[in-house]
Amino acid sequence: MLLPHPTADQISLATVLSVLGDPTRLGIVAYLARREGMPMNCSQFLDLGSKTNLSYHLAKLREAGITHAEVLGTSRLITLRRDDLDARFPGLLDSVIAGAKDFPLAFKGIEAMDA
Amino acid sequence: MLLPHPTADQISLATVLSVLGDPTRLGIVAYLARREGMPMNCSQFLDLGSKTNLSYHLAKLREAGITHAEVLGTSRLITLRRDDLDARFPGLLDSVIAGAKDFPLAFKGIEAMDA
DNA sequence: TCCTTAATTCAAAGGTTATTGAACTATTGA
DNA sequence: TCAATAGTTCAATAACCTTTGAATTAAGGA
Repeated sequence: MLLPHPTADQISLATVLSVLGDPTRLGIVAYLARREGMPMNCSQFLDLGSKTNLSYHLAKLREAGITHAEVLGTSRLITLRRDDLDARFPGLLDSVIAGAKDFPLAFKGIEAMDA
Repeated sequence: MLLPHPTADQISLATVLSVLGDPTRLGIVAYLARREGMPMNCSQFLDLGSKTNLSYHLAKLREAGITHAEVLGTSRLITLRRDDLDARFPGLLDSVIAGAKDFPLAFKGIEAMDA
């Protein structure tokens, strides 16, 4: 089974920026970046919100072309679409990830502990 | 007379991204980037919207820390806060500007004409 | 002083977004 | 088959965003 994703050239800058402009979604992207290569599933983000709410935010990220989600059994393997984003908007993802390195802790008011 | 601006360290990534995630505001930023150094005033953006609407979007950009506005007589001199943004989120503004080079024409459905 | 220009403020309308809990689907394993 | 697990969908709500026109402020020039 496969979920709808925009093609690389359908990814729009305004949409990417507004979808990234949310603390929960920046938290998800920060997690994904930290574990780049290892796909994550919805449940691994549960400290960022309820299951229902994560489903909503993960759909936004996928529809904007920021993440890719593949269905595997009862879970989805979620990865960053780094190649497509880098091709489309060079440098953007790197600068966002660098600026979001304190997420998801930062937006919950918890101090980051890693240097 | 001076308008309220956040200090550099008050500029938040989520806010910057969500404020930039709007076609009118990307258009304003693209104009400012193209004429970097030369301050612009509100009326120079009139092809992006009505005066009232621009006032609203320019206030959003200023409150997010993306632009600086200085009152000079009856106009405001609007500039990009490039140094503050580069210090806070290195590379972000450059990649956004590069991706927005077809704005403000793109979002009105007009093809860009410059190579 | 009077008029014009530049821009903001206000209130209203309409649209979009985020969050919730309950109900649902689909897959896996016992 | 039955129950547990992983996620989605739905409807409702509250909050927020965008756009508009009319009214307002404030400065500059005749």
